Parts: sequence; structure tokens; C-alpha cells
Amino acid sequence: MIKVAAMGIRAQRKAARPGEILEATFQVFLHKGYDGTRIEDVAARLGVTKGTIYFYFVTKEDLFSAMVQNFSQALFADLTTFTERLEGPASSRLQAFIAFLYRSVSMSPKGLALLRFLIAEGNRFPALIDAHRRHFVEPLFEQCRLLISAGVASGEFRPAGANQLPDIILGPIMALAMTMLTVGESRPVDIEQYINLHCDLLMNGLMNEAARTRL
Amino acid sequence: MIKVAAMGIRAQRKAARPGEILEATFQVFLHKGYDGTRIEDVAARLGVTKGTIYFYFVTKEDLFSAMVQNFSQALFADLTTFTERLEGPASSRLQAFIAFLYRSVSMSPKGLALLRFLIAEGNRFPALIDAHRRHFVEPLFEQCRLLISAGVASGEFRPAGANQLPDIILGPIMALAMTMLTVGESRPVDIEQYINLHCDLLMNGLMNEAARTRL
Amino acid sequence: MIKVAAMGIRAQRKAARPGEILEATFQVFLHKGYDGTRIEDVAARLGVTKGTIYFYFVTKEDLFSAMVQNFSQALFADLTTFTERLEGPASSRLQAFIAFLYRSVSMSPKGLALLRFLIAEGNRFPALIDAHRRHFVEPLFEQCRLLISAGVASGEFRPAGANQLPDIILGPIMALAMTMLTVGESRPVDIEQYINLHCDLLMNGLMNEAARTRL
Amino acid sequence: MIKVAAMGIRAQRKAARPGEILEATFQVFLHKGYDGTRIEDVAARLGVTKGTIYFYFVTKEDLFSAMVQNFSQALFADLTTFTERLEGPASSRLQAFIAFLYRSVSMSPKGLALLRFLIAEGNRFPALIDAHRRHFVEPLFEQCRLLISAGVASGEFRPAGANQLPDIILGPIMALAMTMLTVGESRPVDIEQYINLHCDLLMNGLMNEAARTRL
DNA sequence: GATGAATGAGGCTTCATTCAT
DNA sequence: AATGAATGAAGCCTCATTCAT
Repeated sequence: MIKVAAMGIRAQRKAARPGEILEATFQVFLHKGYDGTRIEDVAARLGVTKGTIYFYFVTKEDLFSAMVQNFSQALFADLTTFTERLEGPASSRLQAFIAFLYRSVSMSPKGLALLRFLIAEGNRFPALIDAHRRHFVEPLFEQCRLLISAGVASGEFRPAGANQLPDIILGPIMALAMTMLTVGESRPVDIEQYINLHCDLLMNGLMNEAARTRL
Repeated sequence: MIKVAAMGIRAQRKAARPGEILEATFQVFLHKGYDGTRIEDVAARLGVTKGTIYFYFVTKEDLFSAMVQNFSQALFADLTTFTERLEGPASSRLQAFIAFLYRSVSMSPKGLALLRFLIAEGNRFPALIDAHRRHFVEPLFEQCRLLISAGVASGEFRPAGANQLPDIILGPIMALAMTMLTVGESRPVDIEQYINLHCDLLMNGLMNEAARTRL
Repeated sequence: MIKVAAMGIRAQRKAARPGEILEATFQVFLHKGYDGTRIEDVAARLGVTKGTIYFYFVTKEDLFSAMVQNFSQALFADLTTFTERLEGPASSRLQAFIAFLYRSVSMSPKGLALLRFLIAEGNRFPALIDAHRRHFVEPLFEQCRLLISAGVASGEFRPAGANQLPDIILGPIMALAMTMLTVGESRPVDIEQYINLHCDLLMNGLMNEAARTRL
Repeated sequence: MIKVAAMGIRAQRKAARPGEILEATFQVFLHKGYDGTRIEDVAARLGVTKGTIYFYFVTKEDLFSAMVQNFSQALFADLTTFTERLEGPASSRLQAFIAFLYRSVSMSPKGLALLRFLIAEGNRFPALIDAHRRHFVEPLFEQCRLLISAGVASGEFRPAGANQLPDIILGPIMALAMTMLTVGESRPVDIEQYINLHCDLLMNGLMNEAARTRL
């Protein structure tokens, strides 16, 4: 922890600046995208000038890299904390896990901006893509697999092959994110209903008993 | 239809040019993104010079607009043709529909590039976003709903709420697309297995009979 | 030779541009030095804009490199032509050679600018330094050595060690250049007298007969 | 003289600072040139920060002015001391004078850096150029003239016109400096031999007795 | 139809300089 | 005395766009 009390006003300012800049960068990026974001806009949003940004970050790429990694880590930390506190039957835990993902990715400005950045600029930031896969996607998928394995062990879930493909389990979350990223950000989404329907389908499938029995 | 037979070679060239330019634009965009694509690169790929591009398209935005709309329409036409020819029980038709979407969106360079463009540059092209929603997403979702309604009518599917939310039904397709757009384009995907597992989960859900009955 | 008659006005312009740009670059550099020369100034001097310069030269370094090489080659060609035409006794030829160097290096804006560039910016342009040594200094020195060897062979010159060190023979030429480059460009120099005195000293040395005999 | 004994350690540090800064400035300038030298680099080399430099020098131009003048004066003082102590025949004293100049200008980092600065940045520092001419070049030339006049008076030297043009007498020294400043700083120079050959030529000229007599 | 030389707005980045602490 | 965060002018370079040929 940083001892704020012991710090001079200048030191406090300095310690706070990088975070402020990252936040401002995010805000501008949200509306303009990477190429559309001018360093000057970021600075203006903080009431400082270009030079200040360059005092803390070497290049524009650096700045965006830091922003993405910063938010990615924070998001992942939240997710881990949340998951560790889950209790009860596997199906409940999986549903809570899914609901949390909806809220922190598909319905959160930061989650969406993160995704947009990775999709739009990933080619320019291979290191970031790599870090994201290793420190976010893979661990996330592993948590998903563990939840399902627990459900299979407890007899709640059938041992379906898709259990091991979190992409498929979590797919609709990504689908909503994608909708939000393209056409969706304007019109409202009933996220509660969306979550419920996703979970219902995930648990029960499309088929009715009769059809299922026939197979 | 353009009557090729009746056209001089010059006229043929002229008629073919726009399509060639759109294709070249797509190829460059695929690797460089919108801002990274220079009109000159597009021209060079065709063996012509910048001026030629401007003879056919007013601005860069115009060019990309046309490219996206062109590919979007072609893709949608293919999809419609394919869907109209489907026969058999609703569940089979739905699965074939899904498989087709996987191949033409998540696993196709054009489908992915289309998505990347809409996500990355959508804010700059509101008209395009609109067109895409009205002429692609909505009709696609409608076809999905029809297939499911048919299944419900025939007794194959239970009347679940998610039936009316194609996002959820088709979610994993988008999830794969997203993976491909970020971390995935390098490593191979077993698309057959992916489709099978998606369909299995979609039809049967996660839960085993005992758990389901208990509810 | 370029066939001007057969070229369109545009082609003529294009063919002439690089040379014009190099000349303009030289003019600005003469007064402002490398860092002080703005690409825009060069362009303005030609009545064009920045972009035009960049159409012909990739970077500022490129532009200056080309300028230096261009002038260096021209100067060397002149020098070679001149030297080849020399006739008469070695001492006359050497004196003419020296006089020519004074006029084309120490007293010529281009020669001086060349030198200034190599001294001031040499560290930034190692390739240029290299080229200058190999294609200018070394051949020049070789021509000097040949002239002296001819003089020794004909009995005009004594076989002194300095004969093989053109630096020493030609030193005063460089000294004048240096004076011009620093304090000299304002006040007038009697170049005729300077040449005469240099040659006199070179031929006869400082000592008088008596002192010389005593040695 | 500053009384070190009576000064507190703090005061000593303060008194020493300007000299340290000038030395650091020189070191950085040596490798990077004027524009390439950042005030911050100079400060870093001393383990202080930019602000400290600005406490002692008003501007960057000021700093460099001071550095050049400082070194120029030190060099000239050395030279004067050295010259005053010379004894023996004029020719020996002239040769020692020349040898000293080679070592303190053409072969010394400081001497070369001084020259480079005057050549490269002279236009920006007219006052410096002026000072250099008045306090360095002119007195130096005067000393040279005196040495030669002494030689003429003593009968060692013939009363050649070049006697009054130190540029010509000392030229090869400048030539070597120039070589060092451009192509030379890498490869080794046999300075002893260089000096000997320069002096030999200076004393005896190129011509052999027969040719000389014939004139 | 096509060319490609020329334009010029615009963005990134550097760094001498300032000043509150 | 020294610090170092902040400023802001200035320059390099890119590239969509134009238009005379």
C-alpha cells in the first residue's frame, strides 16, 4: 500500500497520474477507437497537455498496451475473487459465474472496450494478445471446466463432450458482447432475461423429453 | 445480369473493375485493418494506381462501405439459398443451419473480416451498422426463429423462452468467431467436433435426466 | 542522355525535380545546417510543399545523403577531368592541382558545405563518411601521390617522406577551408596570393640555403 | 584562486559544479553533437537533474558557450605557457610549437570537439566565433609569426612571403584535425611520423637542390 | 479510363524551459 | 540547491484526395 499520508501533494499527484491517464485513455478510446484517439484528446480530458502523457508513457502503443493490461488484470482479479467465493451446487455456481461474466464483460463498458481493442488492434499488439490468452482466457476457461467437472462429479451434469469446450458453454456471452459492440450499444437489453434464458437452455437444451427419449 | 457476350473486352474490364477493387480492398483490409489500409496498397495489388480507385469510388469510406455491403449481401444470399433448400425434421435443419453459419462466418476469412470491420469501425459507419442489422442480422435471426418454431410445432423442441432469442441459440458461433478474431487465427480448430458439441449441448443441455426430472 | 524533346512536360518536370530539390536542400543547409534545415523550408524555396519532397526522398536523412553524394561525385568528376588534362613538368602540374583544389573546395560554397556536413553530421551518416573516404579522399590522395612520384622520377622533387603523405602536402588547403568554415566566410581572402605562398613554401621550404647546407 | 581550505564542503561542491557541468556537457557533445545533446543527458551524467543545470546556466546556448570558451581559454593558456618556455634555435622552437599544436588540437578530444563545435554551430554563435578569433586564433598566429621572424632574424629561415601566413605554415595540423573529425577517429595515426614529415617538408620544401638552384 | 505528381491537413513525438515544492 | 512534473512550440512524416496530362 502507498502511504498517502506521508506523501507530499506532488508525490500524490504523480502516483495518481498513470491511473488517471489510463482511465482517460479508455474513455476516449471507447468513443473513437485506437487510431481515432489522439494523445492530445486524452490529455485534454485530464486538463493537461500532450507532454504530460509522454512523461508517463513512451509511445501511444505503450499507453494503450498499459491500458488494456491494466483493465484486463483488474477484471480478471474481480472474476477470480468472485469465483472463489461461490458456494452451493455446481449448477448454481455455474449460473452465477455466467451471470457475473455477462455483467463484467458483455454489459460493462470496460469489458467491451477491452474486447474491441483486442479484435480491432490485436494484429498490432501480438504481445498483448498473447498475454490476454495466457492470463485471462485460459484461466477463465479453466475455471469454467472446473465448475462443470464438479457438476459431473456431483451427478448434476451429464458427461457431455461440450463440457470441455468452455467456448460453447459461454458462447452466448460472447454473442451478446458482439451485438453490443456492433449494433447494440444504443438499444436496451433485458440482461436478466437474457441470463435466465441462456442458463435455461444451457441446463436443459432445446429438445423436449419425448424427443430426447427417442434418441 | 450483365451480358458478357455482347460486351467488348474493354467494357468487360470496366464492368469487372469494381468487383476486383472490392476484392483487393478486402485482401488488404484483412491484414492491415481499416486505418492501416492505404488506397495505394489496394491499387498496387491490382496493378493499377490510386487514381483508378478514385475513378470508381468517391472516398475511402465509400470504398469500404461498398466492400462490406457487397460481401454482406453475398453472404446473406448464400445463407438464404442454403436455408431454403433445407429439408427434413426441424432439428436436422437447425443443425445444418448452424453448421453453415460456422463455415461461412466463424471459419471464413470474409465472414471474419466483415465482423472485424463492424466491430472496429462501426462507430464511423453508422449507416453500415444499420444496414447490417436490417439486412443481415435481423433476417438471419428470423430464419433461426422460424426453424425453431417449426421444431416446436412438430413437437421436437420444447417451447423454451430461449427459442425466441437467436443470440443464445447461435452464441457459440459468435464465440468461435471472436476467438478466431483475437487469439485464434494461428492455431487449428477442429470445426467438425466443435459443431457437433455445440449441437449436442443445444439439443440436450448440460443436465442429466435425474437432475432435470427433479426440477 | 535523356531525350527532352520526346518527354511530356510532366515527365520533364519529374526528371528535373530531384536535382532541383538537391540544390534547394544545399542552399538551405548552407545557412542553417542539418538540424536547422526544415523540409518545409526546402520545399518553400522550390515553391512546392513538404509532400513533394517526400515524394522523391524517403526521409530527411535520405535527402541529405543524396545531396552530399551528388555534390561529392560532381566535384570529384570535375577534379578528375581537370587532373587528366594537366601537362608539363610535375611541379607545374602539382601547383595547378593545388590551385584547383583551393578553388573547388576551400573557396567554393559547395565544397565548404560538403565539408561542414561531413564534420558536423558525420556521426549520423557513417555510410556517407565511408563513401567519401573511398570515392573522394583516397582517389584524391592517390592523384596527389602520382603527381609527386612523377616529380621525383623526373628529378624535380627530392624523395622526401612527406611525398607519400598527401595530408601534409595539401594541408594548407584544408586549413583555409577550416578558416572559411569558422571565422572566415565574412572577410575577404586573397586567394591568388595564398596559393602562391603555399606553393612557394611547398617547393622551397622555410630554410635558407645556408641553414639547409649546414644540416 | 578559490581558497578551498576555508570553504565548507557545501561551498566547495557549489564552486565545483559549474566546472563539472561544463565537463559533462563536453563529454555528451563529443558523442552527440549540439542538437543531439539533451540537457537531461548532461544532468544524468552528473547524477543530477535538469533543474540543476538551469540553476547554473540560463539556456542551452549559454551552457555551450561557456563550455567552448572555458576549453578554448584553457587550451590557449597551456599553449602560451608552453611557448614561453621554449628555448634554443628558432627552427627547434617552431617544431616544438607545431608538435604541441598537433597534440593539443589534432590529437586531443577537447581540441577536436572545440573545432567541431565552431564549424558545425558557428553560425548560431557569432559571439563565440568572434571571441575565438580574437582570443585564440589571432594570438596563436601571432606567436607563430614571432617564431618565424626570430628565425629569419637569426638567419635560419629565408624571408619567404608565407612566413606571414601562419595558415600555410600550420596547415597540415588543421588537415589532420579535419581527417580526425571526419573519417579518422577510428583508425590509428602515427603522430610522431606525421609531425616529423610535416617539419621536414616545412623546413626543406619538396624540391631537390638542383631544381631549386635552377630557378 | 488511367496516371502519378502534388497537396496539405493532421498526428506523433521531442525537448528546452519553467516553477512549485 | 535541487527536484521533476508539466508545458507547448516545433518538426518529421503519412496519406487521402485532386487534377493536369
